[in-house]
Amino acid sequence: MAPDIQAPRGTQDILPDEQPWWDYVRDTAEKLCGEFRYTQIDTPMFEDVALFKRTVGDTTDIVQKEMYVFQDRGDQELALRPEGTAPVCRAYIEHGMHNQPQPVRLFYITPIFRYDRPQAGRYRQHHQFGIEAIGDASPSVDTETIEVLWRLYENLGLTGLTLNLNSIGDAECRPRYLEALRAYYSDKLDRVCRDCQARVERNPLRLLDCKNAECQDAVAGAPALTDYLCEACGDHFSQVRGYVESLGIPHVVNPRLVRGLDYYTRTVYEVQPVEEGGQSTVGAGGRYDGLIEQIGGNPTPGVGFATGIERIILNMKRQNVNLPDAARLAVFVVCASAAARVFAFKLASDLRRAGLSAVVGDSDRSLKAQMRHAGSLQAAYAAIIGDRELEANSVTLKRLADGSQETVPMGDVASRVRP
RNA sequence: GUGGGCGUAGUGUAGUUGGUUAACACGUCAGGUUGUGGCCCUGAAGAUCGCGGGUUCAAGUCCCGUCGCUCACCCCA
Repeated sequence: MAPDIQAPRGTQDILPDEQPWWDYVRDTAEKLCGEFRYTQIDTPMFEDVALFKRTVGDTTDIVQKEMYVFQDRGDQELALRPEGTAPVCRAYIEHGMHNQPQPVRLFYITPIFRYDRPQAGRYRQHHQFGIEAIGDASPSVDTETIEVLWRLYENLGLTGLTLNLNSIGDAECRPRYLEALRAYYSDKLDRVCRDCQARVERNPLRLLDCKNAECQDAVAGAPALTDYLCEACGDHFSQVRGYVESLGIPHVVNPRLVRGLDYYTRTVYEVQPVEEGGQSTVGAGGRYDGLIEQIGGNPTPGVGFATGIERIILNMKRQNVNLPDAARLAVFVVCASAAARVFAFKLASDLRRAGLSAVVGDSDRSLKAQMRHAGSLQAAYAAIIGDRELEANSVTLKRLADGSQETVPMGDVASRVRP
């Protein structure tokens, strides 16, 4: 029955049955980060609103209508973290990480909050695994982050993914491009959708990935960003492509690829699964060479990605990816009499100290009921202790898989059970 | 923010053109004689049919509102 108070809209309980998926994704990500020497950082769940307004962008949807903003009792304007990069950069500055060998390689796994309308693969609270390499402008670092992302999916067993790659230029060449784009659209305003009419002023790059049918003609003829890159950006981009190529990571250059956060410069990328559809992007990232400066640090380059764990799991399930076998319960201790209870607890305690999992049955329940319980918990062994066993200081040890059983001294259970 | 579908026990479903004690499966619990699981059999608990209002002699079944879920747009991981 639905309780009076339910989980807030767009949030969900991750129940024990689901946890193996989460463990698997987290473990895989952490192990991979170890290979690349990315180390974990945790930042607060909420930050000064200004952090996101300045970096993500005042005119972006994320800031304008999707942030959970609140005032605390000291009238501080705070926001629940709507993305992971800006807080990490804030921490980089705050803790003087520029004094460490550059780039500083960091990763995080954290909840993200956005006041969106929930939908398949979209939640108000979701979780992202992300990495940031801060302090190195080299295209090889862009590639490194792409490799981590690609390897993550590979290690998880996901297939059929497409890596889209693009460069959106920098502060030098992008304004020139935007100007050209606006000029191009200026005489076509009556032929594009309302959203696009607004985008021309507010967020012109977004014009490029409008999916509206009426806008496709305009999009098709629009000037390509890659034609407007300055020499440095063009160079950078072709090197990134070369490295990605040499790693054998399949990719397509998609000049329409644009990101919804303002801080990106140069390289941007996005990974799409085979299934087409709205909320399909499973991971995305790019370079953000101006971000740190925007929040008061010395000019410092950076690059990174974030990938949505819910969407990863969604795709793993669609593709029938198998999870490693869960560790099963080693021993279920059955109390066949009330007097056995204290010995059952002692046995279970000893087993646990020996590194084996153990659960004790309820001596008020019948032996049969306890055996059933052992079966439904999929225990490897049932250890039965009753009056007979107590007399001999032994237990009846039954292997549930084949029903075989033997009498063993109380102290020998652990060694018998251990595989 | 916009539009479509849906909302019945823990879970998944059935409930004929509105008409008496809301059904089934799985799950849970208890039994199937004397200390033993998985199959099988029996039984029990568990739903004021999301919530609020309305129409009607009568509503799980019709209408309105509301909340939630879901799908698409938008946006994004």
